[in-house]
Amino acid sequence: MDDPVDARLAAEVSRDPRATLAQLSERVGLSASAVQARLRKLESTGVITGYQAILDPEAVGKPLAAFIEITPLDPRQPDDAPALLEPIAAIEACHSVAGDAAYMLFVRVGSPRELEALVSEIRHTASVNTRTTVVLQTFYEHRPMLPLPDAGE
Amino acid sequence: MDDPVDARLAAEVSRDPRATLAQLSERVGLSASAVQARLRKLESTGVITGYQAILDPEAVGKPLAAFIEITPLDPRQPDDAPALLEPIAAIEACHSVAGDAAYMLFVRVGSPRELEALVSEIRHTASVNTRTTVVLQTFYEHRPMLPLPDAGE
DNA sequence: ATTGAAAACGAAGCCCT
DNA sequence: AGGGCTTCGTTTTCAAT
Repeated sequence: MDDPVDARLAAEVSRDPRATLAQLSERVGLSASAVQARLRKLESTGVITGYQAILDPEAVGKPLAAFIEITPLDPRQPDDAPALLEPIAAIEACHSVAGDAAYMLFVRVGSPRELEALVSEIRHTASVNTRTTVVLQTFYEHRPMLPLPDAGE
Repeated sequence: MDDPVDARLAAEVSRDPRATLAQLSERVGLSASAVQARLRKLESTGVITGYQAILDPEAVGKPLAAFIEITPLDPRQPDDAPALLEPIAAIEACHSVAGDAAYMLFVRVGSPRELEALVSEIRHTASVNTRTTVVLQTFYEHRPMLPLPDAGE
């Protein structure tokens, strides 16, 4: 994905995935058909991997978020923590990281009580120690990955 | 948002925001118009805060992600780090957290060299110390906030 | 570009509370 | 009455020629 028009298109669609082809065609300066073809290509080549509606965590009953770093109890054991934890729906993201811990999770729950239960579940499901950092306030998240090529005109 | 149909609708649309009203109407068991009305309401009441296409970080030139914890150098200074850092596009999320650090950022860049520059920019823009945890591999992220009410019937 | 199909939108009427 | 659902007709958007 090096074409500047593709980059622009990806930036536009990542901000507003429900825009019509006509709207996108205005913004990138191509015909709707051309935009459509490029979009399909971006999807099929895996540049666009999916679409998502962003929900207000409080409104859907998940006001509490936290980062949980996890470290295997026994470094000798085979380590498939990500796979073991994958069924737990409260886990929104799972990365392996460089640093003190082996993995970093991002989780959302409804209450401190639920967080306690979740941490406990993670510990005994994956045989790990945990270090939890509670989110007090989210200033912003889900910001677009690509900058909009500055809007001249 | 306590209505079970709204919950179902929010779950469906968060997974597949480009579904048509007709498709959604099948899944929630209402007419397309009713679905449309409820969707508009979910949007206007702020339950649905936006839509996003998910891009492959590698494909768009941001293969390197990291968590950056930041701590103000001088606890006495007024602390508006989130506002100061907001213009930096590489920062995808900014949370205040309980724990050693004051804030947790999630960032994406193209290279270690860029990460170095970013950390430096963050430090001197917000007058903070930083602790960077590099992401080695992402197993999953962007997982839906709401479980799909199990498909009975 | 054009055209047929499909989706979205808005209006009017119905049912249930 | 009021709110929400359905159905229907119109307009806009989509997708393939």
